Amino acid sequence: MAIDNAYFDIMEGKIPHGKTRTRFAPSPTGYMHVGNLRTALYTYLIARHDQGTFILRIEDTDQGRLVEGATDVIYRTMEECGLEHDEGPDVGGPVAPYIQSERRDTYGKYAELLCERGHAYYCFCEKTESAEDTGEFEREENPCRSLTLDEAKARIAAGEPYVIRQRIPYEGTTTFHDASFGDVTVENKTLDDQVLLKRDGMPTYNFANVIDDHLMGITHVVRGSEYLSSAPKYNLLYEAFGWEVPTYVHCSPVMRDAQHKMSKRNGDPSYEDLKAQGFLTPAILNYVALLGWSPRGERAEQEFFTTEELIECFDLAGISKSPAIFDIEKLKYFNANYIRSLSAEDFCQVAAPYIRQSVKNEAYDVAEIASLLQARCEVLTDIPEKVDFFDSLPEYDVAFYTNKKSKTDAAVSLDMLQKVLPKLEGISDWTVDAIHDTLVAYAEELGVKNATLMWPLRIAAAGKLVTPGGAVEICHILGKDETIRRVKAGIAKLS
RNA sequence: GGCCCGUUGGUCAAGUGGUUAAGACACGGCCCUUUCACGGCUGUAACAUGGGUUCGAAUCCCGUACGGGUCACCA
Repeated sequence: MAIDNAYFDIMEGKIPHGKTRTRFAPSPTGYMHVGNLRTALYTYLIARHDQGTFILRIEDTDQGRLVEGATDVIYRTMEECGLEHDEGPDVGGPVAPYIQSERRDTYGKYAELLCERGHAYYCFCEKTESAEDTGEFEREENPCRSLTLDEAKARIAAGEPYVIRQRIPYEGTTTFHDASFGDVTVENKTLDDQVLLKRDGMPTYNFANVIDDHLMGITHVVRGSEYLSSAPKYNLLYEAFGWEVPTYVHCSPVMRDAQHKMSKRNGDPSYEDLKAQGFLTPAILNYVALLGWSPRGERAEQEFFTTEELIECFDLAGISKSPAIFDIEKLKYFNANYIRSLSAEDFCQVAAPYIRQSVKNEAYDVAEIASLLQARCEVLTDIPEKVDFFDSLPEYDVAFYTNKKSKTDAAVSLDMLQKVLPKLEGISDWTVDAIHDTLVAYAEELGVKNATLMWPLRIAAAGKLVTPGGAVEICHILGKDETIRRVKAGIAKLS
């Protein structure tokens, strides 16, 4: 059976030449962790920066690890983040299919071609289960390595199960180039004859990647640095096929602390978890972009980026080689900024559900409450706890009335509340301005600091030491009747 | 353990042979102020380590330490 290389180059003519094509190739584990999201972002940015093509490919060659509905998490996350792919399982494309399990027939042919050419061999050895039990036999000792093609084919014909292994040279060194790590050279003798095609006919990750990346015309391979050590074997594979090696971009991991990667197992947040914790998508994206990449030149000072700006200035040179620790505090800073930069209407829209979690009373204006909150929350989930006093006045300590800076204590507060009550009752037009002007004028009339009057009133109205907004704003939202009721309650409490 | 990679303040980081070693987060102080925020100003704090090379090293070379990755029919 003569195998013609041209026969395999089926992608010829299907995709444009010389155009950047990148791919995000997750395994469907049902969980999009922060590192994954960052890889997806960088991959997307590289493609868009070059007006290239961004592809989504699902790597599900491990049949034992399939997770139901896992791809949905990927689609949903990518869509919410605006990382729109041009080709993929759901939208199709010129080099479909984009799910590896649907391409299984393709890989075998290429593995066989390699066997024909002597760069791989059929192996009938027993499976070595795990890293613990490495089997520890050296490549030289693997008897299958010296089998002739005919001998091997005879055994296959006899129904023996087999895998196909890459035949790595004993001698020499292999060098590969990475866009951020530079040239890395290893001695071939330190490489092992890795399995290309598994017993079940599925390719291993390492093999499927090379085949698919070539067939799909991928120009930039962005992935985690855990693949750095297997990269030399890729070069050998590309060489064996006579294919052009793509640009590798290995990214160091996003860490939870100095020694642990972020992981689901440790309970570290995924993209969806962060959303649930009240973080905004653009803030997450902005922060994640800067975790392991930083802009050069004039933009070196810039820290807030829209996706469009990232597309414009993202470059491989800015990618960091060392791992970065995920700092939730800094994410909060970004989030707080994004929250503040929202229009009042937009903020109200995202905040409303959180406000209504504790403010059930429809009489209280959500938009007005939202306006107080916008500069005061870092994450949306801060909200319910901040506005819980509107629906019902909490039990509070009289000691709240004592404050040094505003020169108040229980006695002063009682006096202030008693005096201000009729003034409040006298306000016919219950607007923020009217309340404000009345109170400020009254403080002046009494010859006290604004704070001396405002502090007790705010405590009486809210029953909390810390509130979003001052006495005026809170009284306005509560309405005249409720304000007066609460002031009276305060007087009673202090008497 | 072998091989590969990394190491600038607590954190993210700029820096590519000559800088008072940026900037941001966090933290402290001050101002503003009707609490808390917001905003403004300001302060503490770093080149892992030892040798070279050089007139001069955070930057180049070698060693050491520490950390990570990998050595699966997982990705």
